[in-house]
Parts: sequence; C-alpha cells; structure tokens
Amino acid sequence: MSLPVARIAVAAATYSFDRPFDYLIPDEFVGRVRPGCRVTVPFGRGNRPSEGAVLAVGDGSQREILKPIACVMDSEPVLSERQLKLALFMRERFFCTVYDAIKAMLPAGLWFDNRGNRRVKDKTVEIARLCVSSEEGLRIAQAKRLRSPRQAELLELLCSFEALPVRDLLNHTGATRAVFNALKKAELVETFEREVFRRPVLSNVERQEIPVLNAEQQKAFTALSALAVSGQASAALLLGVTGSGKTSVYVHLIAQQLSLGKGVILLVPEIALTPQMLHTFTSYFGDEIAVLHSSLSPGERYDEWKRIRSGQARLVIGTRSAIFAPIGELGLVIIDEEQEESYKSENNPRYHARDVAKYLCAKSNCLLLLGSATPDIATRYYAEIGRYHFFRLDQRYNEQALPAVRIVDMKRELRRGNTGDLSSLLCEELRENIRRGEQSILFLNRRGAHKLISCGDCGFTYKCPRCSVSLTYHSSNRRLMCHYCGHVQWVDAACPECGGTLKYLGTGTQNVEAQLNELFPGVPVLRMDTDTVAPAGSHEILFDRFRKEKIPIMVGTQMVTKGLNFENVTLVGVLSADQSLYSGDYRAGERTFSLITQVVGRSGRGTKPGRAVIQTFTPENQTILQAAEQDYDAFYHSEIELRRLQNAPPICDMLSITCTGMDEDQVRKGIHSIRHWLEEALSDQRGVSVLGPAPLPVVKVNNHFRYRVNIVCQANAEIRRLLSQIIIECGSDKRFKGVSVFADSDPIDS
DNA sequence: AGCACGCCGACT
DNA sequence: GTCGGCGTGCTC
Repeated sequence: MSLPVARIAVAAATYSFDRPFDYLIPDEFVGRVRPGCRVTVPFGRGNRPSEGAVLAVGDGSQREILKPIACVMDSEPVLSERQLKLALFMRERFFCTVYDAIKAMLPAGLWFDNRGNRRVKDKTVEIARLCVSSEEGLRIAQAKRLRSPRQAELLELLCSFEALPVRDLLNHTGATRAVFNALKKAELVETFEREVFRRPVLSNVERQEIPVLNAEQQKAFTALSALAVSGQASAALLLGVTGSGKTSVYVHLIAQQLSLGKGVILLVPEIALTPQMLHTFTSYFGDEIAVLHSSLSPGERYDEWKRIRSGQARLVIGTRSAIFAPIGELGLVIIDEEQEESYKSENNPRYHARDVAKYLCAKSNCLLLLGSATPDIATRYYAEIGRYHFFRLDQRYNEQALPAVRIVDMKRELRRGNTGDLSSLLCEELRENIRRGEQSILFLNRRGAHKLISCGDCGFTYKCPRCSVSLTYHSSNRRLMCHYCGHVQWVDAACPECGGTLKYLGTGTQNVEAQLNELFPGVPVLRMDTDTVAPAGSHEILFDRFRKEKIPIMVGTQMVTKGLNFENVTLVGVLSADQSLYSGDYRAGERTFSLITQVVGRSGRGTKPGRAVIQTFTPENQTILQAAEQDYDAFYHSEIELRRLQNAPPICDMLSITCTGMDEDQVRKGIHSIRHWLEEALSDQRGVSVLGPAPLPVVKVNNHFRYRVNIVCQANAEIRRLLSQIIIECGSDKRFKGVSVFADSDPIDS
C-alpha cells in the first residue's frame, strides 16, 4: 500500500536547512495538489503553518509518518516545471532558499492577506446581453416606446451589439441603473462577469510597419536570426554604437519569433522603459506586448502576468524581474544596455538577470542576445574569446555630431587660486549658455561615499600595494584602506611623490548649488540628488520642470546621467570625473567610462551642437581621455589588460561572503573566522586567493555593519558548495549570534 | 528562524 | 516541591 506524497519547498526553511520536505496529500486534495501549486503545511515542532511550493508528487511507503498538507492555495499550478527547475538552480547559484527564488518569480498579487482574501482580485466587468433575439428585442422596444422611453432606448442599443458592458450602456443612453434593472427583471436582458485586464500600456496606438533595415543591420539580423531559429542554445553580443539602430534589429528578431509562435523577453534598464519606447513597440506589436516594471500597481502587474501565462501576450518588455515572465515557449531573450548594474538584484535572491537568462536560453535552446554601445568588459571579453557570437553595428545613421569635449586640469585651477568646484572654463561656458537661453547639466560624481586623497600638485593618489586599486580615506579612524584586502595605512603629511599638498576630494550638490548662486545671482538652479528625489516618481516631475520651465542649470548625481533627451541642453559639465575612478573597486574604470560617456551624451540631443567640459585632477588618465573621445574599443583593450594584471574578473571569477550585524566587533570576529575557514579549505587549491576581510564602501547601513571577504577563483560547483557549507555552519555557530552571513557572486559594492 | 524539550536556581 | 531561566537540537 502506497500513499500520495508531495515534495515541498517550504517558506519557513532558512538557507541552512533548506531541502525538500515530504508531506501527505489528504484524500480530498488528491489531484488538486500538482507540481507548481502553492500549499500551506504545518512545519516544525510547533506545527506552525508555512507556505510552500509543490516540487513533485509521488508515492511514499506507508511506514513513514508524514504530516498532511493543510490547504491548497492554487487551483492551477502557478509555476511551470521549468520554473521549478530554475528555482533549484538559483539555490545553487545564488545561495538562496528555493522558496526565495520562487517568491522572486511570482507577482505579489498572487498572495493573500491575513483575512484569507486575495490581495489583488481578478478584475471583472459586468456585461449585458439580450435574452431574446435581436428582432424580438427591437419589436419589444417599439412597443415600449411610449410607456418607458428610456428602457426602449437601452434595449435598442443593445440589439445592435452582441453584448455590451453595463457601464457603457448606461453612459451612452444616460439612463440610470434602475432602468436597466427593470429590463433585467423583465428577463429581457441578462448579465455576466467578464475578466478584464488592467493594462498599463496605451491602447489605440496606430499600427506601424516594422522598420526597414539598412545593409549593416540586415547583415547582423541575418546572422542572428540564423542562430535564433537554429534550435540550439546560443549567446551573442550586438555591439552597436549610439544611433546605429540596434532596436531595429531587435524588432526584426522579435517579429520573426512571434511569427514562429514563440515568446520573447526584452529586458531594459528601468530608465529605458519610457512611454515613448513603449509607444514605439506597441505600434509594431500591439496587444502582443506585456509590460513588467517596478512602478506598476500590484493589480496591473498581476494582470500582465496572467496575460503572459495565458499566451495572450508573447512579447514581454520589462526590467530585471521580467526575466521570470511565465512564457510558455521561449524563443529569444534580449538584454538591452546589458552592462547596466540594475540587472543585478541587491537583495535576496541576489541574482543577475543575465545569469538567469543564460540558464533559461540553454534549457529552451534559444538565443540570448546582449546589446549595448558600451558592453560590460566581461561580456565583451567573452565575445572576443568566442564564448559568445559577436556582431557589430558601426554606422551611425541620422548622423549627429558628437559633443565637443574639453578636459580641464583642476590641479592648474588650484594653482591659480581657484579652490571652488567650478573651473574658469566651465564658468565661462555656463555664462555663455545662460546668455543664449540654452540649458546646462552639471554632473557630480559621488560614487563611493568615502573621500579620496589626491595631490593637488601632481595628481598622485594612493594605491593598494597588493590589489592595485585606490585606497579610500576613512575619516572615522583617519586612515587609508583597501576595500578588497583590508590593507590599512596612514596618510602622509605631504605627497610621497612630489612633496605637494594632499587634497581631500568629495563635494555635495548643495555645495555646488551655493557656488552657482554666488556666481550667477538670480539664475534658477535645479538640484537633483537622492535627497531631493525621495518620493517615487518625483524625479520625473523634476525632469519635466527642467524641460518645460527651461531652468538654466541642473545639478545632480547619478540620475542625471541617464534619462530622457533634453532638446535644449547644449552644455554638460562633469565636475569630478576622478571620484568614481578611484573608488577602490575593480569596476571603477568601467563605471567611470560609462558614466562619462553617458553624461556627455546628454549634450546636444536636439538640433544645436553640444559641448562638454570634464573636470579632473588627472587629465592624463587614460580612461578619462578615452571616455572624452567616446572610444569604447580603446577603453576595452586597456581595461582588459589591467584586469589581467589584477587577476580580476572576467579573467577570474569573484565570489564573496559578507557578514552583517549590529555589533561591529562581533561582525569583525565573524568575518575573520570565515576568512580562516576559507584559507584552510582552499590552501591546496592553486590559483585561488582569499582577499580581505574589508568593510564595504559604506560600512554601516541601517545600524548594520558590513564586512566582506572576496574569493578570486575559477568558480565551480565545488567552491560554491564550500561557500554554501560555510554559511550553513555559521548559522549553527553561537559565535555568529546576531551576525548574518550571505554569499554572492560578482558582488556590486554598495 | 522559531519552537519544544530539558536541566538548573529561587520561590510561595 | 514547582515555576521559569536559557541552552540545545530539530524542522517531512
């Protein structure tokens, strides 16, 4: 005698004991409990109820004493077999529980509140329909005309349609609900509920033919489409300079997959998901599109998810988590601007959408297309060594001149007695722009919250003797520190190279605003930084004001680098190009390059030519020169050499273990013992080195201190298992009380 | 994590 | 005698 048993991933399990648990399927649930359904089960000694997801169903022997499933949350599976496998993969890859992975895959609207109601209800409309034939209906309407003209009118209208939403019916006739109810009572009409979707996308967009490709685009498309229809898994990089029309190639590939009956996911960074962009895609693909991004309401998100799952929408456009869209038969995944850091999740599960996409494309035997003008160094490297196919679009059509870029040596400014943040050249240019009624954007590079120390005379900066990354200054202990290996040293009284004065760099937007007010009294300045854009969506309002009110100057951090086109902006100033260059991270150069190229690209988007001024203490720095020239190829080649020297990704992989907790001392002790474990376990491994521990660039967040060790290695299953084991052991070690531990691959410092 | 079980000290 | 302190171990 065997019993029906379900294997379940339980929400209450923590990473240290996350494994499938077997539960009995009670008779009344047999058939309803299927893989991919969520259930609730009693868990632990106290049998407290916990959510879970059914991974498999099967038979168990009777001898086992299993607890029974308490209830079934879904009448239909909400996860496909593929998604269940993906969740298991994510556990191995991203050091999270299976249920963590599952939660990331499903829309929040699928959960219940504490009263047991679904938080987001299926939205329906009430539809009216005739109970009699339309001829019959018209006759009755005629007969009723004198006695009840409103009813007659309503009835007549309904006769010319099959069925009509009650609301529309009443709106058109101006009748009240009572009139309609009378008809219903007379059994002339009936109503039923029809499910509708809350669509975030604009409907009534005029359809448009997909764009014609030029010769270069056509060549890339031909090669890519051959890969896409080959029935084999592949990955490709499409390196297309700005204005080369990558999107047109995407559109053709998408159209091809849709015509083959396959689904497509197009991932974009948050900022790229603008109404204009959606409008364009809607004009090509109409209702086939579903949109998924963070500012949808739970209802909208849930409905888009259902439209995808039912196959009504087969083109998904969305941000990071859209990679989990429940597409039946996946034919293609495109990641646009693939170097964007927003594709990596900063909290549990710490997945990178690109890794998930790789997995899915491999399992679905389809093409993963990574597109960018400035790809991630790692992606470009893989393309270069043949791991990815590599295609380029080098022609810029609708030719727009690149902004004229000038680099200002801030050391010289300092020598000339200008101690402010604005060079004399930039001031002149600003004045000129104000005079002409054109707008300017000043970008303040504040990446890396800590200060950088640089020589005001020769531009010297401190480098770690072991890691060849810059050291950052910690005002708390007044020492320099390396964020990879934890190396610490004192600051010299004078520049060790030339004996000049050491300068502490790092300014805020308020500071710059004050300087601008002094220089240009009465000229309005708009400030954009994390402080001024606290409420969600408010930066759109600020951008809008900037555009409409033609405010002469905008000063901002990160968010001004991306975003929309401002026709009237003809001057861009980068105030502290160095700041991110010496942030003490192996990605510093990459980040600086893309930051500068992006911000320079904000200038001269309209008909007037643009100018850019880059202020730096190291005007001879190669990365800054390459960014000013917008020479991505040159940058790639020098950067990859540097990575080779540093033995940094993509030459090697980087894994990390991080400890966080309220008690800094405990966290430090914890991370040190982790370092010792790692060293011991990896001592016999060649080509593996353990760096750190070191504090994160911002050591304390929400009263939690954060310290990290980095493991430079060739990441394989064995090393991942070791990390997993270490995290698990920390969970049951009393020295780690109050300290939480997590692992991450290729962490982004923040 | 969260809960029960168990083995010691203070107390009506 | 027992009530409750926290340390220990397990979760189908």
